[in-house]
Amino acid sequence: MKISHAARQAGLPVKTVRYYADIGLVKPAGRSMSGYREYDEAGLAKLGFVRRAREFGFSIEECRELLSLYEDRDRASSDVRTIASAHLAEIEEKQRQLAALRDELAYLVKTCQGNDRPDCPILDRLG
Amino acid sequence: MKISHAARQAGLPVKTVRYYADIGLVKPAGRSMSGYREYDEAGLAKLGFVRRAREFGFSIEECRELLSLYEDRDRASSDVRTIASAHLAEIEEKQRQLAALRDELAYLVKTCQGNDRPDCPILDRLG
DNA sequence: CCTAATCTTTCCAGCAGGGGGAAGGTCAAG
DNA sequence: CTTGACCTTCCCCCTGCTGGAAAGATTAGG
Repeated sequence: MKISHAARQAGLPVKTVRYYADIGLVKPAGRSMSGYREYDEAGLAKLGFVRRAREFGFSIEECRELLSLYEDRDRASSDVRTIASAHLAEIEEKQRQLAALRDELAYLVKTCQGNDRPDCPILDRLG
Repeated sequence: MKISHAARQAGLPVKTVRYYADIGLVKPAGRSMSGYREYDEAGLAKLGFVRRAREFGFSIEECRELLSLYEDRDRASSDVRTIASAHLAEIEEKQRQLAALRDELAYLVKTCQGNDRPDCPILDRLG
């Protein structure tokens, strides 16, 4: 299977699949005689796996770890859970920051009358 | 006032202040005879303004717009409100995505027993 | 006055996570 | 045989900085 087919099946741009090959995240099964990357079913599954993990916000390095656990039929589920829990904690921290930010900004937007007068609590708050 | 003093006062790294000067966001008032950047009180205020706006998650380009409004004593508060509202909408969209992500990931982590057996709903979900 | 430490400058390189596009090789259909 | 759709490598671009090297400026101490 050539790269565009694999990319389409996995739901990823061709550029991204090539990038994942370059950084050694998901390597093609081999190369054709003319140098084309060749993907098999296993590679396809890994590409899809990475796409979904990325959609979950896992970083490339986290994907690398998850992928090695995914391929290791003898791994313990606690290893996976550790990575996922850490990521979950990061997400929740980000949520807290975002919520605080939103509240403060929403207050400013609400307070600002948004008319043609120069008085503006938003700028007052920033300046 | 030389760059390290201005940076310290504004609460920014020197590198960042230099970067802001390079991209024309906050230019120094002038240069000393030996080529050192010189900042005055107005520049200091702008650096602090940008730092706070960045903490609010405004992009550099948004900061550029806010800064020009900040300097324009005749601007309408609605102009500022427009930028801030757009940014607020972005934040809220990000919050929704993050919440959905968190819920799904939290469910998986909760479901995963995290023992030494290979069964793992997290990997099942990704693979 | 000399020296060493601490500024400052410029430029170069790089991080994540790719995107865009050029220059050139390949392959199947008509 | 030609056309068009692939594929390859290559390098630059993005955001928002951060680090480092090399070289000049200033300042404190002896």
